[in-house]
Amino acid sequence: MSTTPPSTPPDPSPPPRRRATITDVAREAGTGKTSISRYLNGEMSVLSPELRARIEAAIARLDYQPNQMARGLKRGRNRLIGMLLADLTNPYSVEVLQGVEAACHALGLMPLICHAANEVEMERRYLQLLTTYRVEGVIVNAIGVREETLRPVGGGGIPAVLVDRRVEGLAADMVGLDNGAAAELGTRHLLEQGFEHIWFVVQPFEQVSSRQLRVAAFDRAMRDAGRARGHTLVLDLADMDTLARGLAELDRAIDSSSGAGARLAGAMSRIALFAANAPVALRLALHLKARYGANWQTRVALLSIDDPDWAELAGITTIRQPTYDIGYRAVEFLHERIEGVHTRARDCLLPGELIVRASTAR
Amino acid sequence: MSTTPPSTPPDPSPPPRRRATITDVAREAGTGKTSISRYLNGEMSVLSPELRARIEAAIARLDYQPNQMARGLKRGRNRLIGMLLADLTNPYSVEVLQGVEAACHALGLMPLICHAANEVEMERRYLQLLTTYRVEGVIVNAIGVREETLRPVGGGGIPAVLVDRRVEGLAADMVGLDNGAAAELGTRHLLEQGFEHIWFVVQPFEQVSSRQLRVAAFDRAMRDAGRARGHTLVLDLADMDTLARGLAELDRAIDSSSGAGARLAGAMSRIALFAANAPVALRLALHLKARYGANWQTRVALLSIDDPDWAELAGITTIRQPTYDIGYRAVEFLHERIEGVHTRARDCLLPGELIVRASTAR
DNA sequence: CTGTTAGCGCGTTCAG
DNA sequence: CTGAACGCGCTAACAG
Repeated sequence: MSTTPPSTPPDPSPPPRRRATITDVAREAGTGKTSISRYLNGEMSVLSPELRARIEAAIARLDYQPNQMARGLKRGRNRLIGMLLADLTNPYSVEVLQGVEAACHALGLMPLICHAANEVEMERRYLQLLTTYRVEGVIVNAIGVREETLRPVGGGGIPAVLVDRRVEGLAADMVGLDNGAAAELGTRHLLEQGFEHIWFVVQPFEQVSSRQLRVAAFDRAMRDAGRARGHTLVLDLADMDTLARGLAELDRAIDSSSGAGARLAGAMSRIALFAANAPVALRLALHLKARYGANWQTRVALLSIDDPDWAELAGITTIRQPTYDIGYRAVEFLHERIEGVHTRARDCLLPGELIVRASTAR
Repeated sequence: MSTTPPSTPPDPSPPPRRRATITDVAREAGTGKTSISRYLNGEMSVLSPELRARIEAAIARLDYQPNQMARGLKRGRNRLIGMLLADLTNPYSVEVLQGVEAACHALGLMPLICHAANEVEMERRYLQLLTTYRVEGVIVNAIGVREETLRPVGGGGIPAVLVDRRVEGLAADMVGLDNGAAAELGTRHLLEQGFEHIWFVVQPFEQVSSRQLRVAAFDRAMRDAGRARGHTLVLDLADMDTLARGLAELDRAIDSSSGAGARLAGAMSRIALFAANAPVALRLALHLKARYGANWQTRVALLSIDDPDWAELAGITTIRQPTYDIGYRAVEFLHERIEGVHTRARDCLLPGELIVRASTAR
């Protein structure tokens, strides 16, 4: 690192005068604070054109900008909502976020984005922080929060909307992918393509409702197709040891179904991996590439829920989630709650879209 | 979409009592607000153990949480800083963000993350919004803001530190990659690997200082190596028309250097593409794959500044930016400014790291 | 050690 | 149409 002084003068910052307040503007315009406040709140009809002009001028001259904090304090609402994300590293989150932002924009809300980076402790802290800042509502893409943690929030406290995952015991609105339909769609596709061996690969799913649903739907679809049941492999991406063990198990399966032995026996058949989400798919792809080389796809087919940008490049089949809509819808739900809608908790399940690529095409 | 009512009772939300205030706590503890305030601010030594215990109990009973807005209003500082990101879709941004979050965490700051989604208008609005919320400082990864827009911010107003890109005419701290060294590093590597034809591919760079520096360093390195000068291709990823034209130009170059003609003439040589950042690299890779098939890398080598997660999978060589450190450092700079440090604007240039992969190895 | 008092910047009655 | 006065939740002197 190098710290170079640029060629600018020693900071010609004008007298760091404090920001103008509503009182300053009133004085400058030769009127009272009330009129300024009215102007700010668009109650134009109650102001003489002449006064209005003076106010406008004063505001411009002083470069006045109302203090949202003070306004919030006074009115009891600050137009702030919390957006708690489990993992921004996952493209899913970023895409959902875009929907959230668009909706906030349209509804005059300001999202406070909190990134828990997959740490439960972080999540808890952020939730508390948001409460502390008196956000009017929260959108939660939970990691490990339990009902108690969210109680002051979803319960009698501030409204909450869940994204992608449900929190046990908490009756809150939730919006996400129709996991059952999506997993079934993927499984059906693989079966139709004639794959004999299908492995569903997923992160530990005890705590995450969406993962549970995907696993269950996969199993059901396999059974419905007459297969005993699909293989399910649990991969904990955060734990190198168990991760390595899981991948080793997978390797054995691949070797025995497409390895030299199987080939000689005429039982050669490409194995298919169904990744429960993009992070899993990436991990699998990286591993397979490292083990079987650049042509790993000739031995293994890969299908994933989520459609990260590298999927097209790698040519893997995916089920794209309606991420933008999920985010947008979540904000709409939340907004309704904030505005006082008091029906019981609702669910909004959106369908995924199958995008077939070379990986699973015949 | 289906909206199913879950099987929970019609919302057993307890009387939505309003949150307890400091006054409530004082009453509950049978004391004055001041003592509560002192307790909250950790001035324990000034409180009798007995009173302290009563306060603790009252707080717990009421589930009291101090209102940050009110605190901020009173003290004149709210521990909020703005983080304005040009494009969260770019992994670079997310990684920088992680450093920012860690630093904020350590310094007791709360980042308000704003995502401009590559739109100048959004950027302007967010900047204004942040001002309005009286953030104590801003970290800006600018798109198109000009000095005037940032004036109320970097100028006499709230402190600002720039990330990755400089804003013309604004004397503010800035932290980012040492673009000159990075581009030179990449170019040198390609030359050492014996590539004859090297194209530097970059988005429109007139407005973005980091891109300018990369282009310039590339040219310089090529000249120093005795080549006349490198080819530079400008690709506007947002404009499909010019994008198509640019890619077509590239295709011609590739065909003539590695196509049938060149092969017959014995002049066969693999062309190398040097992408100025990950979004460009992805676009190139997608195009090349579409045009030349899965084995496109046998015809073209690709090197990119930025090291997105798919780089390993695709096997392309990269120059990894110290993104986490960039974010962390930016917050540290900003924190110093907030605390009143008043030296002239500083620069912090961090080095990139070359990661050689199959794409450019011989 | 502890309580009282006065605002922070703004919105909102309520009389002019 | 306009301004004075009060209070949102909290902190900071200033007394006790």
